[in-house]
Amino acid sequence: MGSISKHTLQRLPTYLAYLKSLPCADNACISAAAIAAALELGEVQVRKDLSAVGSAGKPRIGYPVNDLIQHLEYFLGYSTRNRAVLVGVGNLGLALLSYGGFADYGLDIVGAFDSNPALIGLQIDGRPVLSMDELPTFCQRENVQIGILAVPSAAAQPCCDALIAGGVRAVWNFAPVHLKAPDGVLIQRENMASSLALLSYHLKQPERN
Amino acid sequence: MGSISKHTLQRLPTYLAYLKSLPCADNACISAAAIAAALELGEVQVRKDLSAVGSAGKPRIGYPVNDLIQHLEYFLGYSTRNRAVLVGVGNLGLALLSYGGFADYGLDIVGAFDSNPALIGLQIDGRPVLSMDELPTFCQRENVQIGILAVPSAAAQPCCDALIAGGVRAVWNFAPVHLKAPDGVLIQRENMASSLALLSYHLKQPERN
DNA sequence: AACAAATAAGTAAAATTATATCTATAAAAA
DNA sequence: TTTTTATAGATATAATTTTACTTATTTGTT
Repeated sequence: MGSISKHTLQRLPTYLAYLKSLPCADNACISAAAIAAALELGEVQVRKDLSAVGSAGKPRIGYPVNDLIQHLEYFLGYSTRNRAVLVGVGNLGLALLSYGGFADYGLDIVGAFDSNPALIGLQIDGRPVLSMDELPTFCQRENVQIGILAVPSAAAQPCCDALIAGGVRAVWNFAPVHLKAPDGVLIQRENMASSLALLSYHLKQPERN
Repeated sequence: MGSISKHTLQRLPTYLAYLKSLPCADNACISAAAIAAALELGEVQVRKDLSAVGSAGKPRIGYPVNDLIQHLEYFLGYSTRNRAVLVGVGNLGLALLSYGGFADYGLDIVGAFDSNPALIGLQIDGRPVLSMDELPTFCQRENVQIGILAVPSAAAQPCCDALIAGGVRAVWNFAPVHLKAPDGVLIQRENMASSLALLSYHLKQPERN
């Protein structure tokens, strides 16, 4: 097993969300075929993905829904808490701070940073907005593992460096730029521009899916 | 040529953003190797991607930066305007509405919709917030092609249906659910949960990239 | 109790995508 | 003008991912 495919990993949250949306009768079971139909995926792919997380279904029965949810949540690390800081309290940054849903995924935003003096000292939903100078120290002291970058493109790389200096091991980057980081630090880009490109390209096609 | 790889399509905006970040001396040229080094990609991959959009470089010279930018912008449809509506004026929806950067990508948000009566009638940066009832009519009248979904999971499918009823041909879905749509309608999911899964999984690994 | 039907799991094949190698071309230098 | 050198473009190889197929298991039915 060891290494799991990246695409599989990206599908797992979709399975989890679907399973959670089901009316939860205890001891209910669901077949791989049913999941596949609901999510418009291949039946075999679903089985393969689920077997990768260590779940096993029973023939003629399927997978016990509650077990599967627990398996997935454990595997995805939603049960273990990850501490994060947000850098860049602009439109997007504020929205990410205010959105409470990340807690369901094990993500706790414990602080925010901005270069704008007008924002520093504020509290947003209980999280302090601090000066950029304090970033590395704060991250080390608070044992922060994840940095969320919601700053303009030009500021992204320096902010990323500051996060890494603070010991952050994973960066979630909302800026449309490529960031360089040492090995062992994961840069995950939330690429809205790429999404838009796909939309825009689709609209230019006469008739396609 | 005909069909272009999805992964290629997703990389194109990255190239474009990088090229635009360059200090623009007129008639400046850049080699595929230089782009590859800056974005930490394979040199051959860059050439292959760029040739897919119809750009040709010259040996020992590379690609003319300005031409390349224009090519990419045209190919990605950033020069042709796409009219969009936003559904769901919550934290995220507001941030998307307030963020002005989408205009650079050819996306014009011309209206917003919400089920909350307290919001209806407001103007946000010049865009009206309307009732859900008016959605299909508005989309048809205003010739809207793109719908942006920033609603809770449970509301996503009905809202998506309403958008499609209004003639929308592409949906940008921020809700963590799979949406069903007829052929010819593109559903593009902005999958934050998947991104978080990758981050969380990485942090669980002892030492990996 | 035996059989049939349905399903999961494991294995193999196909398609897609990325990487490497090679060739030809064009500009710079001698 | 000739030679050298770096680069684009094309071709081929490799790796990854998806799909198809086969096998074995388990439950429900006769």
